[in-house]
Amino acid sequence: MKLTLCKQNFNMEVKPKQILIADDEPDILEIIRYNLEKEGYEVHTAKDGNEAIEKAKQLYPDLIILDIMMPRKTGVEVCQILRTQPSFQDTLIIFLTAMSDESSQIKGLETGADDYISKPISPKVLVSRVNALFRRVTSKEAGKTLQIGNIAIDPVKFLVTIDGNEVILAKKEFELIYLLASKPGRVFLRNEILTQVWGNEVIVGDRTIDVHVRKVRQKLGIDCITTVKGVGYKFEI
Amino acid sequence: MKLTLCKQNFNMEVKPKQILIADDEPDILEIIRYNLEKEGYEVHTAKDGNEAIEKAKQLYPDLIILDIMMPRKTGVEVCQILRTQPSFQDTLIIFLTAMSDESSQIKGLETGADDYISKPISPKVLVSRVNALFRRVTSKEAGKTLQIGNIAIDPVKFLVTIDGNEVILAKKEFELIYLLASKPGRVFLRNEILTQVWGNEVIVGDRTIDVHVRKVRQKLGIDCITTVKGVGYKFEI
DNA sequence: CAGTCAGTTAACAATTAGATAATAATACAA
DNA sequence: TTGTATTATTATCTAATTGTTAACTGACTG
Repeated sequence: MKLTLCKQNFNMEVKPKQILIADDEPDILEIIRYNLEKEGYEVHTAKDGNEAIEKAKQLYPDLIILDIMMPRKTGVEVCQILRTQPSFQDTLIIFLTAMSDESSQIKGLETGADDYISKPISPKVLVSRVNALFRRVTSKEAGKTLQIGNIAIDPVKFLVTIDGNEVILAKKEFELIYLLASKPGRVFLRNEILTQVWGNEVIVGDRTIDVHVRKVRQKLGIDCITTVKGVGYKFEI
Repeated sequence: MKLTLCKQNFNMEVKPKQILIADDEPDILEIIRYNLEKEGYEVHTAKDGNEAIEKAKQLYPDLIILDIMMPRKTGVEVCQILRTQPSFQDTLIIFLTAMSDESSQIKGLETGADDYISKPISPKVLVSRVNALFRRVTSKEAGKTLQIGNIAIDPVKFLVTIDGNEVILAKKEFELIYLLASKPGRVFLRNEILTQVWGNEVIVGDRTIDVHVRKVRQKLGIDCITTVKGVGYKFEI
């Protein structure tokens, strides 16, 4: 019997969730990395606060795990700084606290963290918390058909429908419109679009985004992507 | 392939905090500089009181660290002088006191300093104090929508709304109105606007601000930017 | 009445995105 | 495997927008 490996190209490729971990202890970094990679996540690391900020801006990860006690900016500081930016308003953030130091936990949650985990870290707890967090968010957001006005964007069927008329987009085109439409009105920086749609290791030229935007506009026929010169693009009906 | 690095310097990108240090001892200056730069701050220095004032007006740093005992105006004097100006009302100021000279400390805090550090300086203490100070402030400032009267300024959507009517501004125009509106009523000196919107290394002509102000006024239709002759501009409804 | 300062306007320069075509990469079917 | 169709990327060129400067004007001040 011949088994054909079925790569579902038609369905949106399930990209592994990107996680950025920042901790100054290499051991902890490795434990976390090992356990999360085993779960299928893509893990990046930073060894202090500044590197965390830098890598966050570069990667736009789905989740950031921050140790509170870190050199060159504490986790709380990193969180605050990132949260001031629109691009990181919805990024998940988990704090690692040294002990069950309540005051840090409280401060952390006030600062805008989504969860905290206290050291010493139990891999089981870590993984289940991370999964839970993604489940909470993913269940709401991802895989769902976006419906904005008369436009429906269905990532399961990989189909955009306008007033019932189906429009077929190529993969990149679809991913692009799906990203923009996921937060209508919100401006996505070109950088952000690049890492979200193209991935953070891919380097493509300046005009690549434009061309794709153009194709989407052309295929959809209606003007739902607005250019914000010098900044980025946004979805608007 | 030509890759143009796209610099998007609205609040989308995290600008490093600017710190100005004033002390007459070059060694101390260098120790502090070294430690703060390691933390990711951008450091400028002055070697006496007058230079401190001069550079402060030039750079509008986020934090100023002043040695109390300095030639050509003590730290306390510098602080007092700066505090009289609206532009430095919200600037963080830390004093360096020679010994745990209580009277200086008290005088310092009375004068309007936000913290003081006693010499000899422990790099650890210094850094943590500086971080703590920023932590206190940063959390308040987040990149949120400003709502003043019937005007909403939304950096996420990159949009100004007046009574529900959307007004589209160019990048610089938006940055300008966002700065002014961030503290309604407060006068921003032309210099200050320049460093905040254009950055302190960029040099532009005298009329550049006027022209931008004019365009904003024109586009908004209402008169919400008031000129304070010989001083600067302020946002007022 | 000279001097300063901002408002206005138009011209220009620089930046940025749109359009198009050509090429490269990939998928898919025969 | 090969050929074909589709999709993705790049290279140019162009159009448009945005940013800056310069020159002139009027208002206000001492």
